[in-house]
Amino acid sequence: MTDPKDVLGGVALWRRIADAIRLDIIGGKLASGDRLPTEAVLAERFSANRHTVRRALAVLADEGVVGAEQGRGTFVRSARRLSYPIGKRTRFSENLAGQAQTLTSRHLSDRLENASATVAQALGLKAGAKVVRVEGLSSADGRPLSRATTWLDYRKFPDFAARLVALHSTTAVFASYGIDDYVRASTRISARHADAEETQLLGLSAGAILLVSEAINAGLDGSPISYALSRFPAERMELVV
Amino acid sequence: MTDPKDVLGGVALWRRIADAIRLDIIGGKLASGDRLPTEAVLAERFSANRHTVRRALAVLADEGVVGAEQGRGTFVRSARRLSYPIGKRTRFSENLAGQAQTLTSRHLSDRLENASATVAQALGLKAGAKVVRVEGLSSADGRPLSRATTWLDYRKFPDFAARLVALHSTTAVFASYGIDDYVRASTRISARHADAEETQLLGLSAGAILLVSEAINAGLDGSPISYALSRFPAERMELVV
DNA sequence: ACTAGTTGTCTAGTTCATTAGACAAATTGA
DNA sequence: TCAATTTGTCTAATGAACTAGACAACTAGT
Repeated sequence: MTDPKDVLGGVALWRRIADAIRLDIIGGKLASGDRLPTEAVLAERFSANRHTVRRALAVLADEGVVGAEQGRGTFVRSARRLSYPIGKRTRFSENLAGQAQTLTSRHLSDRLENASATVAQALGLKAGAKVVRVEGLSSADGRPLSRATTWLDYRKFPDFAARLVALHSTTAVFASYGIDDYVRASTRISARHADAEETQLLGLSAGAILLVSEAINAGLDGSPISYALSRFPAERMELVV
Repeated sequence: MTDPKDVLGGVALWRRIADAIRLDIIGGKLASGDRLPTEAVLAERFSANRHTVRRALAVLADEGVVGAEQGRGTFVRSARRLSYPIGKRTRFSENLAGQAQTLTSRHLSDRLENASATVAQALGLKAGAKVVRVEGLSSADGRPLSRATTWLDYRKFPDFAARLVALHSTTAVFASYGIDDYVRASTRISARHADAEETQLLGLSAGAILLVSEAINAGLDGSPISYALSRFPAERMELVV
């Protein structure tokens, strides 16, 4: 039938069930080590077939969130979503210190381009002005946590990318340009589904949800320094204001 | 086959295409009145069949975002996502003033309950303490924008719900308790898929994405006043810090 | 009037998602 | 050891999602 009016659906039931259970775990309703309700009970709760529930559980098991043990039940393995504080002074590594053992930032690529209207406005430039664009990927304990694209004014930071590769820290690179301090001027937050590239780089399942943050960092005088578009997997991160 | 390893998928292609196009429109890549690429071009861009693209466009047409005209093409009808500023002083109605013509808040229900661990911690109470729970729905220009659940200490605000029904404004109710000013103490932001009830109340299609904000309002002395869990449709709202 | 380009509709076939039922395999406690 | 409970595996059937191709209907420009 597939009516034009059938606007419902589009997200498979097994995925919605997996999302709901993951949410219960992350939200604290189920603690690490707890036994989940049996497959039969879950099937009834979600008005689904046991096989559909099993598929959802298989996905969660694959993510390491739960583990099934034949004859015993299915148990919560890990949990916890990392928190990323957003404030005046937002520094990736400092923010997550203490929440994870190892933090790594990988430089993916960089290039010169002409600023789009959006980028130009964010950086206070004219549309078409030369800007440096840097693509990066950050991980905690081996799990990708953020896919970020950063734009900077080429006139102010001509070799930003090269210095970033050498220094491995945004803060350090800014310091090398004589900028010892900077603040988060504005942050816009939205959410959407991940696209193919993001899915792959962040190691997500297709259809995963991303928190998208568009941030402008500015010097202490208020002049824009960088415009960053960061994408966080909603299942691993939350933003704290 | 449906391997256990096949963790991919779960979100229908037509929905991902619809989300992507909507994002282009909201993000400004396509302005109101612009003609979309032809169905054939879109099909190639998304590596999908033309029929699948047509289904995505049908959904967007149903939402009023685009409109197809036989022989001419498909055109952008409306656009724009509302911005919800999050700051020290966060007042729903003030924040959205100027972005919409009419703002309405609907009281859905209220009840007394014993605080869960989460709520108790947020409000600085002991788990199990009596709290007032209020369910509400806010709309702008007739479109639902936020589904909120608010918890308050019963000892401090025993008849909060009744006053809210009478006064129609959270700020006014707090004022009636002698609280003339309060600030946003913390906000945690995450994202997930909408559940059945949220889908229905917010007038969304199943599988839509919500921005979830958990906010604690506090008096000027820092003592918690209310704990609110608000859910915004990501396709209609963005949060600005 | 004609042509090229675009959306609208129809048929058909394949793969994925979901339901249904049955039984095996492992665990736990009586 | 036995019975109850739970997860693991298999087969089968139905409907939704997606692909494929063909052609009709409409628009705009020549």
